[in-house]
Amino acid sequence: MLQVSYIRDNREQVLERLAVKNFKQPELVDEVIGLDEKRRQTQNQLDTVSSQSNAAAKQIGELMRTGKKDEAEAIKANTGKWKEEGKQLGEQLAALEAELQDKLVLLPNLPHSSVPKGITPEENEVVLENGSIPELPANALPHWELAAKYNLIDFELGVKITGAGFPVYKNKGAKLQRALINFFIDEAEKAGYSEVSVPLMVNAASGFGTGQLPDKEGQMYHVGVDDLYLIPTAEVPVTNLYRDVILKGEELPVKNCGHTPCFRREAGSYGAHVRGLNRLHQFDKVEIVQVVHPDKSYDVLEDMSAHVQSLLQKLGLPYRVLRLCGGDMGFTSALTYDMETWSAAQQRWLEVSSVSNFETFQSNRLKLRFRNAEGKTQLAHTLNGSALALPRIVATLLENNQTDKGIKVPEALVPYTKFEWID
RNA sequence: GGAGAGGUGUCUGAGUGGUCGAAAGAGCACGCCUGGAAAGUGUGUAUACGCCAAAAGUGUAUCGAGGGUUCGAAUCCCUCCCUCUCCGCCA
Repeated sequence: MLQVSYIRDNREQVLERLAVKNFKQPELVDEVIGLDEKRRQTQNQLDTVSSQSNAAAKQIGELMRTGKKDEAEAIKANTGKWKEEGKQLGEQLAALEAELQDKLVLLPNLPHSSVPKGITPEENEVVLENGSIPELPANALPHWELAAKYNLIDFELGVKITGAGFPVYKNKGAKLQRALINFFIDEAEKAGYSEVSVPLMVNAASGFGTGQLPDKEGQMYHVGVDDLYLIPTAEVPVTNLYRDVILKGEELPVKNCGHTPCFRREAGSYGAHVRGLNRLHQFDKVEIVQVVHPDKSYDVLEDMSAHVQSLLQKLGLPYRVLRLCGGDMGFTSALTYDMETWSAAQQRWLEVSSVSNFETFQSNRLKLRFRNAEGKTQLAHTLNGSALALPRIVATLLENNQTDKGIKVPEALVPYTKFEWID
C-alpha cells in the first residue's frame, strides 16, 4: 500500500510511475488525494469539537467537586450539541477513511526507475544468461516421462487422493525433494539467513499484510470453517512475523529463510504448459526474506539475486535472469528479477525464482517500522525471493541430466541425496 | 468440546465513573558519582493522525476489538476476538 502523504506530495511522479506499470485507473490517484483532503478537514473539525467537549467535561467535574452544581448544569446544557456534532463528524470520518482505504489498496506499488516499460512477458529485459545449454539426444524425454520411467512421481495417484496438481513423489523422487530442501536451507544459512518454521495457514490480517488480500483472494485456498488461508508462499507467514513491530535500528537487516509447502489454486490455468511439474497446486519451496534499511534495499536485492544464482550454478543448471517489465510485475513489487532455467526437453525457459524489493509497500500495510538515526519511527523495506521452488528445478534436473545410464545427480546434491544416479 | 479465570505501556503490575496516557517497580537511554565498573542518584522513556514551513509546541484518538450508557469510561452494560488453568479427546 502506498503512503497517502507520498501520493499527496508527489502526484506527478506517482502518475508517471503507474503508467510504467500500465495501470488502468490513474484517476484513482486524484480520488485518493481528494478523499485525503476531506479526511483531514473532517478530522480537524472533529478534533475541535472533541476538544471543546473534553474541556467542558473537565470543567463540570471540577464544579461538581466544589459543589457548584448549578454552574455545572448550565454547562451541561451545551454538551448535547457537541455530542450530536461529534457523532456525525465521527461517522463521516470513518466513512471517509474506509473509502480512502478501499481506493488506496487498489493502487499497485510504484516501479523502480530501472523497470522497463512493457506489458507482456516478452518485454521483460534479459539481464544475463549463464551456463551452457545441454544438447540432448533425439530420444530425450520430458520430465513427466522420466518421472514415470524411473518411478519418481505418480501424478495419477495424486489425482486419486486429492486432484490434479497434487503429485505423489516416490522412492528417489521423494528423497530428491528432501535433499533439495536441505541443500537450499543449508545454503541460505551459510549466507546468513536464520531458519524459521512457520504455520502453513494464516489469518486474513496476514494475507492483507503482504498484499495477497484483497487482491489475490481467489488464488488462495480458504478454510471456511475457521476463516484461514493456506499459504501460497512462505513470504506470507515469514514477513508477517514482523507485522506491528518496531525494530531497533541495530536489528536490521533481518534475514530469515524457511521451507514450506505452498498452495495455489491457479484457477484458470490449464493446457500443455502446465503438464507434469510445470504448474502445481501444492509444491515445496525455500524462501528467503529480508527486512532492511531503505538505503540498503537495492543492494540487498542484488545480493539476494546473487544468492539464488549461486544455487543454480551449484546445481549446474543453465539459467537466465530477467528484469520484469512494468506490466509483468506483481502488484506489490517495485523491482523484480525472475530466474529461469532452461528445460532442455521442453525447449523452454521455466521460472524457478522471483526476487523482489517491495520497498515500503508491504511494511506500510504491516506497520513494520524501525527506529532511525534520529530516533523516529520509519517504515522498513521488505524483500523476498524463492531460493528455490522445487518442482521446476526437479523438472530441469531430470531433463537436462538424462543419459543412457540414468539421471546424473549434481555433485553438490550428492551429500544430501546419498546417491549419484537415478536409474 | 465442557467449566472457570483473565486481557492495562518494552515487561511485571496498580487502578471499579472526573484530579488517568494511566501509580509503582523493572528494563532501556542520557547525565552525575567512580581511576574504571557495580551500587547509588537525577532526568527521560508509547503509537497514530491532525494543525504549524519546520523544530518547538499543540489538538485528537488509543488500557484486546466494536457498540452502548453518561456532561465525562481503563473503570458500568452488550456483542465479538484472544490467552491461560482444569476436565475430555489426541499426534
